[in-house]
Amino acid sequence: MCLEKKTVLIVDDEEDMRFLVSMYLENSGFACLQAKDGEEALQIIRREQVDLILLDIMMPKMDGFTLCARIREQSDVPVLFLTARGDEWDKVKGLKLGGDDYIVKPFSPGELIARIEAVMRRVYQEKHRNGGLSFGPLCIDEKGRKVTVDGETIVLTLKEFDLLLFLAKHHGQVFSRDDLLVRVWGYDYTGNARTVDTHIKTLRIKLKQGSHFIKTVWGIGYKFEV
Amino acid sequence: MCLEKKTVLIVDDEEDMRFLVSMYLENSGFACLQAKDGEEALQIIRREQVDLILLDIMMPKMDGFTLCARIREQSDVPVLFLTARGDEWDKVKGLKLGGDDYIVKPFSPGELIARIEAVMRRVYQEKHRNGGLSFGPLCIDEKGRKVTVDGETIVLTLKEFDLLLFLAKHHGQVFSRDDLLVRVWGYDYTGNARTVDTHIKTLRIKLKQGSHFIKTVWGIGYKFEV
DNA sequence: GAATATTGTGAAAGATTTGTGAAGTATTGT
DNA sequence: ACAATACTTCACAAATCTTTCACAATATTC
Repeated sequence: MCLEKKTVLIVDDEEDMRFLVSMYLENSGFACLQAKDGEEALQIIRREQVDLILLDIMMPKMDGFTLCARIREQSDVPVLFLTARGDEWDKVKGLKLGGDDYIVKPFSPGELIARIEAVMRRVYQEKHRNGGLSFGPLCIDEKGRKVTVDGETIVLTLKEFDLLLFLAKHHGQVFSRDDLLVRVWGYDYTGNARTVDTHIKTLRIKLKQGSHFIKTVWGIGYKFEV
Repeated sequence: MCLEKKTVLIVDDEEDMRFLVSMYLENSGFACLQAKDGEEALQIIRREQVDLILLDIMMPKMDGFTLCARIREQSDVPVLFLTARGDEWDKVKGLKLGGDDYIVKPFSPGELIARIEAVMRRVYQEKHRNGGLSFGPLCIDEKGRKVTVDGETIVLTLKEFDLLLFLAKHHGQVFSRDDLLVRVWGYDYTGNARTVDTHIKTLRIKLKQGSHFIKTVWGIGYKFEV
């Protein structure tokens, strides 16, 4: 539910920095993941649920701007930039990369936490309502395991519901079939990945007008897009 | 909702914490009682009317789990756990002690109030009618432990009634058989989950037209749906 | 535009879950 | 102690869901 620990991914090439920030955050009740470069970050985003990304702008290999753009291709997760000098922020703004906020180094622990919580609040506000998700005509009641489209109840099977719920909860993010098998079916599931296709198919049929949210990402997998 | 002040009992060994939470709540229109340990809490529950309990899990003497179990022996008052780390919730769930929700520390005042009000709404919504629940032809008189369908009295056994009452009170929500065993039979019940099926069966037979509210949710359990 | 890879789809086999009757166990009342 | 009632367990049939597979449709690459 909404009050689980939030997970923050820290992307920075300096190990000390990652470690320090990680300490701050964990003391404040966040779970932390770390990535030392863009590649690692992108992989983690695919595999794990990440609620916010702390992104250093200055990094070798792939810089923060580029990485943010790549992240945005597959996910709506909020991004908070870390920048060493204030003037770099102009670049961020100029490039309009969809970062949600920024912090200038060096920052105090309190400032960092406050910023993160502000972003979280802003982005996840809707989710905090009643545990139910709503996208246009499509409503998903998690506790009641009930789905409606234009007020009409749609009867879904166990896996159909779990799959839809997962995609909707992580809307904006692309998942491969294998990702979905792990996250929805369970890490120990060993079966044909095409099973996902079949469930997507029945979901699309059953959801009718609500099915347009489920997009095929050719060569990758599926995503729920608002 | 009714405009009486609701009373919240805060159970925490740290005085500062009790005081702080108490402030939040009183500013939001709740009346507060405080207990520093399990013994004190149990005494207060016996003496005073308490509408909700905020319970810290980590406490010396009697921990929150144990206390919740003791409370459940004598009262249905909703319990909201406070936990310092997210992973403790696994324990709560694992032990299935019948807490109604949980909050991870540190939490914002707004979050706390929202959670409390959500639980209050759910739990007390129905009670405020007149102590009885009514769904179409089906009436459930909690205090009199009497059920009627189309005015005709239906004789239910203890477990049948408790099961029906629990489902009806939490209508719209799906429960697994294990959830029901914990919440209706008690946290320390160790028996076959299929027992629930048998009681559902007899309920369906006895309730006749009133039985349509009880839905099977394939692969999960049962729910009461209006 | 042909070859290749990926996704959509219908149908059937396979697996799981639920409904149910009956038998066994526990509890209560006399 | 006995009977009556309630509760639990069990086994099997029935219902339902999940997975697989083959082939069609579509997108991408060369």
